[in-house]
Amino acid sequence: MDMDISRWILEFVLWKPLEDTIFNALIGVLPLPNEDSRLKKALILRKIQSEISNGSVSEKILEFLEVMEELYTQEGIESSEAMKAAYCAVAVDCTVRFLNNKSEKVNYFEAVKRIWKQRINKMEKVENVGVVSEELWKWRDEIEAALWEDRRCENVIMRSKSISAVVAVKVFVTEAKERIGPPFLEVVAETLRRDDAVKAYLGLENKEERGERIESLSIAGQDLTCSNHDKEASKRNALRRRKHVAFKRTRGTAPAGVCKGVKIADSAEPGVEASRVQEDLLHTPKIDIAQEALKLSSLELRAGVKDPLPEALELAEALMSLGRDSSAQQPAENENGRAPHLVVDSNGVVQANGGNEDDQLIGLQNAAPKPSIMARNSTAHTFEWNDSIDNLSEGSPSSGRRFTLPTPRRTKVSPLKKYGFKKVTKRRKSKRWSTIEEETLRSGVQKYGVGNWRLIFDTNHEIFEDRTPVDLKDKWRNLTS
DNA sequence: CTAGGGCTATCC
DNA sequence: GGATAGCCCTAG
Repeated sequence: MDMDISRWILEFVLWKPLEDTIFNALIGVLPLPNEDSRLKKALILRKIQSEISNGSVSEKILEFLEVMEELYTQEGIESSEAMKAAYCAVAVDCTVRFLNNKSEKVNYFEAVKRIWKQRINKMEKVENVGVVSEELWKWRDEIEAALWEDRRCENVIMRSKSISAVVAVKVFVTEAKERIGPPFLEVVAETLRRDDAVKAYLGLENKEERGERIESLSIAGQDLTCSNHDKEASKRNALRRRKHVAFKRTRGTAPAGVCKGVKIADSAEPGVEASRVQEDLLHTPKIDIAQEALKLSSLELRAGVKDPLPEALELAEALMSLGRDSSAQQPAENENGRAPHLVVDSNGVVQANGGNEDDQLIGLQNAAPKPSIMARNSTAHTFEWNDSIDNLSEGSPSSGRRFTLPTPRRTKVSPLKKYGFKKVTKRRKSKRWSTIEEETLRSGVQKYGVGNWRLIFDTNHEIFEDRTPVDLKDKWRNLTS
């Protein structure tokens, strides 16, 4: 299945009241893009929603919030107060719940260690972590103090009653969902609705057809019926889509339409046998139903989404014909007003192409069999471009509309003398070995033997501060020389 | 990751 | 300037 369609479907069903087991099965079988921050965020939010569905919060939410914060940071988005508040509230809730019962004091101790000492303290060393707040540090002090003083315990319990972790998380989820925006399929459906309204006003489309199309989209994933008309349309669109398959992302080297998971659409394509083997492994009634629904949703979507390519081609053609008329007046700019493409011709002359995609494509298609880039060119020499443009008269005469840039001069360089980048590593400041370090090294060698520098280093890393296992080896060489 | 050669800063 | 300690680089 096409990665984009898989992504759209997942994004669409994310917020549907689908059972987690079915949803997890979907995740398992659909090809997922490796880097899709939007989908990842939506997945995290769904996971968080699942976690709080029983009316309480869990420590897993802390992890989800941390991942969410990382995604925000990667995108340069600032974390919100709602996120900080949710993180703090969950951390407090997951700790203080053990204070209510005195017999659970051990569990409270463990929770403080796990959540506040390990998870939260490590964030103190990093600046601008989006889930931490002043409030969080205040709570940490209170919670740690409650470890030793009963009076502080009461205080912590009282204060924690004033906050509701579940509510805080819900507020965050709502806000985060708004940030992400509606699923792509819903946006498409809405756009189509609006488009149809305009067309209806202009009398460009008959009512019956419009009703059918809107219905087919609005029922995607719910209703399993599909008219013959839609099926035909879907086939046409599917064929058209394949024409510009180059714009689609694929995973690995699998042919189009084949994925590691279950193949859902386009069963006439190659690779069907391989996917069928896996399909057979995943036959449960629920998964079958979900697969069937997805198949139909996908087909209906293809039928409903208008392929922009024919219109774009028409527009391009119109622009090109206009451009041809006016090209005489604008020699340095191409028909579409875009900057000219720079191409290097067979003589090594850099030329500006008009940016005409057709010209380029024809050029490529008509070219003699393209040699492999790995094959050695017998006429090739080792040259480097000299960027200086001090000899402007050297440019070859313009031919037709082509705009010619001056020929770059070539300078012969020896292939043996490649320019190398010198590593700019700063040498560490020399630090004398202390007696304690030497003694630790000796005892380490005695215990683990010569050569196990990593092991010796790891078991005494607090003593060997600023050293490396190699330093230990060097020092031992020095001690024994 | 380790071993071993080589480089450099520091000490005398 | 030689000796040495500490550090770096790289092959295996």
